[in-house]
Amino acid sequence: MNIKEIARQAGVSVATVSRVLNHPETVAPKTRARILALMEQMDYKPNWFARGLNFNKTDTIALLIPNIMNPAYVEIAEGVESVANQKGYTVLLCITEGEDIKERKYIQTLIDRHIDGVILVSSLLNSDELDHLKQQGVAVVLIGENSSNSSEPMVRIDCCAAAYEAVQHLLNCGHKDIALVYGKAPEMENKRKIEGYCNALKEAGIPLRESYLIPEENTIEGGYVATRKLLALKNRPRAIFTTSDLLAFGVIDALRDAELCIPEDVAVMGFDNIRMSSLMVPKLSTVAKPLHKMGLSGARLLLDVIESRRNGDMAMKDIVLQSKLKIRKSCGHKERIKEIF
Amino acid sequence: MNIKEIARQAGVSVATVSRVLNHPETVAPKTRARILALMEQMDYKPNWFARGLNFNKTDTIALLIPNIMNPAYVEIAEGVESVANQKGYTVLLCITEGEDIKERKYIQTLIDRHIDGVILVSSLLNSDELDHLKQQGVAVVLIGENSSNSSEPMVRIDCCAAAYEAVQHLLNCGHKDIALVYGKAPEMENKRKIEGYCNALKEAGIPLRESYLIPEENTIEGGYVATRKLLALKNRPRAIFTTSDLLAFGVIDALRDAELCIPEDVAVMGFDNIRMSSLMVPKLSTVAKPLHKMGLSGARLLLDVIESRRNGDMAMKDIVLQSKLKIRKSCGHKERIKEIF
DNA sequence: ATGAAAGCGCTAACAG
DNA sequence: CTGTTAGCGCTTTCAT
Repeated sequence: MNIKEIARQAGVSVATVSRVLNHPETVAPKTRARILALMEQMDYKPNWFARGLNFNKTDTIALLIPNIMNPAYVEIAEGVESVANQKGYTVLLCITEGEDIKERKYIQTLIDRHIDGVILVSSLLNSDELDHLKQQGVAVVLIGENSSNSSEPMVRIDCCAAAYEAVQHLLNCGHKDIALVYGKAPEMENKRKIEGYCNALKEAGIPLRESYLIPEENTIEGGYVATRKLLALKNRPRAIFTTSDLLAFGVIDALRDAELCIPEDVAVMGFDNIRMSSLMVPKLSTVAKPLHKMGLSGARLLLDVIESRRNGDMAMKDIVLQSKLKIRKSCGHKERIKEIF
Repeated sequence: MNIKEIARQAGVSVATVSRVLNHPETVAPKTRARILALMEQMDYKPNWFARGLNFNKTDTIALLIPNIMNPAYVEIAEGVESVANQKGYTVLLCITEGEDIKERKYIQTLIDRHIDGVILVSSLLNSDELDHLKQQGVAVVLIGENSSNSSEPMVRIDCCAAAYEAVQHLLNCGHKDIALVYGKAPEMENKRKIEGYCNALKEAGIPLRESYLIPEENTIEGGYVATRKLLALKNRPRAIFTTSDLLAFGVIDALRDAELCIPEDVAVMGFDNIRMSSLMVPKLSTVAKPLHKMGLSGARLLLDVIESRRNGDMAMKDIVLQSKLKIRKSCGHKERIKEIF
């Protein structure tokens, strides 16, 4: 069923049919109604590819995230989905596995398909690649701190400051031997968190110990493995800060397997505040990242860019959302007052 | 950069350029090499829409899942992604929220875009709608038991038998007052699990109690709320079986909040065996569903169908995978021997 | 082995 | 208000 057939049956030209599709107001109400009815009846849908050939809009955006097994990314995705759907956009979810090769491959596919825009979470692309994307007519928004120093619209939190605050809390609890278990993927956010950790220690006059810095895969298993390494040390740490809740879960699991008490023997602090973190025993202290909100903002920002592109002007924004330290049981706090949850 | 431009620069006709793209063997090695080089150099990519207009293949499949916050679905998605990517297919991930309206809307979008095939997880579509899909040239595979009695290729487990076995284990542990907290979405799998629960009780000669059957949203929060209701009962249950681990997490949380011991006061049994279930305290007994494998099989099946379509013959398969009872701490077992984990 | 030309389904001048 | 027609970029007979 194509436009020609509709035109024939309606006794008009294809142009008229095309018009009721794209500029309904320019066609006589009577004919319009007739054609509309016919379309309905014939269950006619304009051919996607033919449209694409003429227009340059697909009403589709893509969301690239490193990993779908990490609820933190999924929460962002939820936010993006909800505003995109509401605005009539279809969203393509692409899993990069945190590999730049895969990310680039997806980008190419997306360019080929004339996607309207793309939201990159923890992207590994550099400024040149981002520019290339834009030159191809694809709007870009970054979520999470990015390695490129490009000036794309972006929504993020200050990971360095957040990590600093978290470690400082650990210090305030009286801990000195604080290890860091961090995601080994080359995401910028990891680096910023490490930075925050180092800053806090330095300020407290505590020397950095190489053996306390454990890079691992950003998974539960990674946290488990990292902890085994830490426990094998002569000077076991008395507190462990991780760059994600997932890692923290693994840490807790390993600690329990070693029959250590949390937080008495070892305190644990996570990062993200995913839903499960408050179901852990003990409840996990963590840095609350406004994940859902980051998704919402990112999507809105992207749609703004896509729109403004048409009007010729581009808005450049850098939205920095607030994180918040969530003090729960796992870190051994002195001031119970702070316990919100 | 289009085919015409390449043709011009190579000093050949567009037909020849098109040939090196689609039937390389039919063009002289020398010219072919020259054109190929030129394409490379010009970074030429054939226009997706123009191709789509001529071909009827997009090398794209879609995966429809109810919810992305439930790791059970995500694990399936991982399986699908891995085989699809490996075979050179792009996969569109669509979140239906367990709403038939959204599911239909996605289906329409997918048909419009001439997707090659679609994998439906816990679909709410009926046979007619599935037929419609196929008539539009979209291959279909179902994952999870489906409400339609259509004969689509399908991969699933026997939820009824699995639930039966789980409840029977609870009975064997000496429990009589066993409540059921189930997902209220109209998925067929939920119904089958309820069936299994009822069968087990009936066989044990235990009458069904209306008040022990709690439908709730399939989330942690749902499990929590359901448990509050159960605890408000005069005859509190001594065991709770849930249709998902997520629900079970909520149950456990509520039980702990009520300062009840698991499994001494109340035993808990989940369904799915998602990664987090073994991190709960106490570790969650559950029905291990081969989620990842279901994804793999589903994707392979779909690609088979897509291929065989071209050869004109269609293979119809119904793959039933094995589930396995995972006895851990939360259900209060007698025979510790069975504890695998 | 290669080219000319028709056509995929739709849109948008341009002309009435 | 509506019809005619020339593309959009690519594939594919049909010739040569």
